[in-house]
Amino acid sequence: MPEESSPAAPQSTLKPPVATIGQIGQHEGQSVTLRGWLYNLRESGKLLFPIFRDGTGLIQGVAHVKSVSPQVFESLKGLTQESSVIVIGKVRADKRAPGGYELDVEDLTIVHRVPESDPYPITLKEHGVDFLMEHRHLWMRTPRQSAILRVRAEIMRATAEYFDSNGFIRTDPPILTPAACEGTSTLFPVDYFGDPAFLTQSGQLYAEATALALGKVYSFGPTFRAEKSKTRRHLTEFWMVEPEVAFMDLDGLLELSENCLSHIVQSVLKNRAPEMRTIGRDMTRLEPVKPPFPRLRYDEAVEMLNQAHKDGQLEQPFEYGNDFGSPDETWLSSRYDRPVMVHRYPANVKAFYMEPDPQDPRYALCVDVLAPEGYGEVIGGSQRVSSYELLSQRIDQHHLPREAFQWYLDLRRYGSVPHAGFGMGIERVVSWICGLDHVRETIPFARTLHRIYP
RNA sequence: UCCUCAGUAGCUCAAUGGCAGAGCAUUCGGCUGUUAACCGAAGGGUUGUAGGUUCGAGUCCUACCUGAGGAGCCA
Repeated sequence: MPEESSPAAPQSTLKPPVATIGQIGQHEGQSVTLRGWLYNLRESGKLLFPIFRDGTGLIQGVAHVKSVSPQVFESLKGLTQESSVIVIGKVRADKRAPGGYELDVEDLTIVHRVPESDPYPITLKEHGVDFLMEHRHLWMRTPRQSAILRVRAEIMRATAEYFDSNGFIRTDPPILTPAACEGTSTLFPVDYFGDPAFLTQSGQLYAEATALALGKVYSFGPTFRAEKSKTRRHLTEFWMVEPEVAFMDLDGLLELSENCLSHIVQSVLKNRAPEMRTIGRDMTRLEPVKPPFPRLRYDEAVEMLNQAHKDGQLEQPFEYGNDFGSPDETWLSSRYDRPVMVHRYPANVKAFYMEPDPQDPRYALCVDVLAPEGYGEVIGGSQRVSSYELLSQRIDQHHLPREAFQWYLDLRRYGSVPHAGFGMGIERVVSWICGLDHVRETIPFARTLHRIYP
């Protein structure tokens, strides 16, 4: 909370200023008011060590039976975990404290006391995934989880900052859509006043429209995919940022990808280092994430994979013409200290809207950006088909409902230009930057296959 | 959708086909520097559900439910 400056004359009931634990060092030697919760309490006879949290950090308080009033000592003694409190105390630097400071408790007001009959379910000990996900609304109070959410917020902020400061206009697409981008099997259907509609699985087609109106645009919002995927990389509801730029080609898109990603990573390193330490992330693994990123043609990547298989580093041989499997992506990305950009996949394994390479139309002008350390694809993008005839033909080939794509074809009827864009999955970026082993921890309330509570 | 594994106290886990156990949490007591504090005591169980085998099932068999890990697909 920001400090409230009160120009009014001090009253007789002057309270110490409200401070946050994250900024507690600014108040060394002073008395402050902290508003938060009891994270833990250690008792040692006449000495109490309450640990307070306020969402910005943790600080250990010290209360001796002789240093506080009997009322304060008694109400603190035996106070239950996660009871909410307003505590007044003097900030003191202490080498023994993990955060560098301790709070000598002077006064305590209990806002809400958690009853012993129904104690806080999440202890400081180990818990299983199911239990934690079932209590996600409480789990996020733990230091690690709240640090991850802070890093997520920084990633989203830095993402928007990158585009906003580079001439992009934010144009968010609709979430309720009439038709599929790529088939309907992975869409969540909704009833739209008696007509079928779907939750969006990508705002790309709409971003193409706004790009041809405004030049450089991006969208940033939730997308939904009813894929029955049970992996550490999948959510059914996830956030995606999708820039789309008129007159941009694949080379421009590669540069956009590496600049955007490195801006995000460097912003986190600069602004959220304490949180990254709380999470336990090795930040030296992220420092090299600066342009240029290595570029690899699909064919070159396939050669590397085949060689790796020969050398016994990969179990499965790679079949040319396929998309990369998970182990393939992991192996490829582990070769580099920064994301690797694999471009020009065979056109027939890629989406209908991707522009063929004029050098060799068997390839698509597309790119997958694979994050290091086995985190896999974080960005997928392409130059889009700009010819009306080709797009029309592709829509028929893919058996897509023509009527639904009339407006999309209009973009090629009236002043069509080369254009390109990508989609970046925020949760995968958060997962990679934080070094997590599952995307379910990257979003406040994860939606996964069969889990929609809480 | 497929493959593998798991389900026992509020939580994390033990228990050769033979008395249902520990740590944490909770309650009570002790402790003036504790760092997931520690020490002592107490309460706490329809072993996921439904069948079956057996003198006897937490344990073996069948089906189902739930969850986890992986595959495919994707960001």
